[in-house]
Amino acid sequence: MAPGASVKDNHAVCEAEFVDKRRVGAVSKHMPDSDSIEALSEIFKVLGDPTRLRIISALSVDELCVCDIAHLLGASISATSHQLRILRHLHLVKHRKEGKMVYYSLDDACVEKLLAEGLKHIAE
Amino acid sequence: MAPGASVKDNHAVCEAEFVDKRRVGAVSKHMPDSDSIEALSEIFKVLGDPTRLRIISALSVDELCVCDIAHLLGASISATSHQLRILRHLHLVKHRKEGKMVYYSLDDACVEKLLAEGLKHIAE
DNA sequence: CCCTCACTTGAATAATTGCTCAATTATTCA
DNA sequence: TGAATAATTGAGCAATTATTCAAGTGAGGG
Repeated sequence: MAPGASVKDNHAVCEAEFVDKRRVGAVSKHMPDSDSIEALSEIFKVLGDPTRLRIISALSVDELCVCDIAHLLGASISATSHQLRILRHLHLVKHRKEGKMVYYSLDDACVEKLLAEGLKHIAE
Repeated sequence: MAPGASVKDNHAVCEAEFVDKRRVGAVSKHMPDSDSIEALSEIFKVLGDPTRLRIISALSVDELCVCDIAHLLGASISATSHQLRILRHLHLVKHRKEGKMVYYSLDDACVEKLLAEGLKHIAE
């Protein structure tokens, strides 16, 4: 067996050697660290659901109570609340209580930029 | 959704009336249409996976063969190829064949902007 | 020609996710 | 206080998804 290549892998993993070590090294240096990737993917994942995206784009216009959000989505109050909890947990939305009602609004201007950037992509 | 809001829901849906009709109407007008939301959420969903995000951020530095990408991720060739197919399908990456090897690169500059915008959000 | 290598693809599996339903909290009003 | 309303929460379920495994394709090399 090749000197550098242990390859005890059941699956051939491309001879266990980088095809272009220098290039891979350079790429590796320029990549965000693992934590950033993880955090970033979490945000994208949260935005990667039509229901949540609708909530975000609605709240980017004005604050709304849970009830109105649910109507706007055509979803149940419960489903809406569940999604709002997820958005709240990631600090994308904040809530304000007024009597029996809870008003939600965006907590982060960055999200609007992401939406705008994404819509530009769609427009192509 | 119908402006009249039929709401024959079994679950009490906030008295079947908008709490603030005028506000909801205004919000509704400013929201992207359903197709845009769907398309946009699909892009975010694809970016919402650490493996794919790593691939994208690697390819934003330089083109790479499947083998090197897999190494960079610490993933199997197969898993990598599967994810590349998804990215290819959404036209986020393109591929170029050279002998036995296949080189992948970004197909869409917009994605880099999305990544950059997202990283700004993380930085907070 | 056969064999190997780089990669693709399909099926199976385990984990995740978004929804509904039911119960619960919190607030208002009679 | 007790009934009603707005919203939250947890359990359970169906659908989706990321990975692995195994088989298959296609380009070179001996």
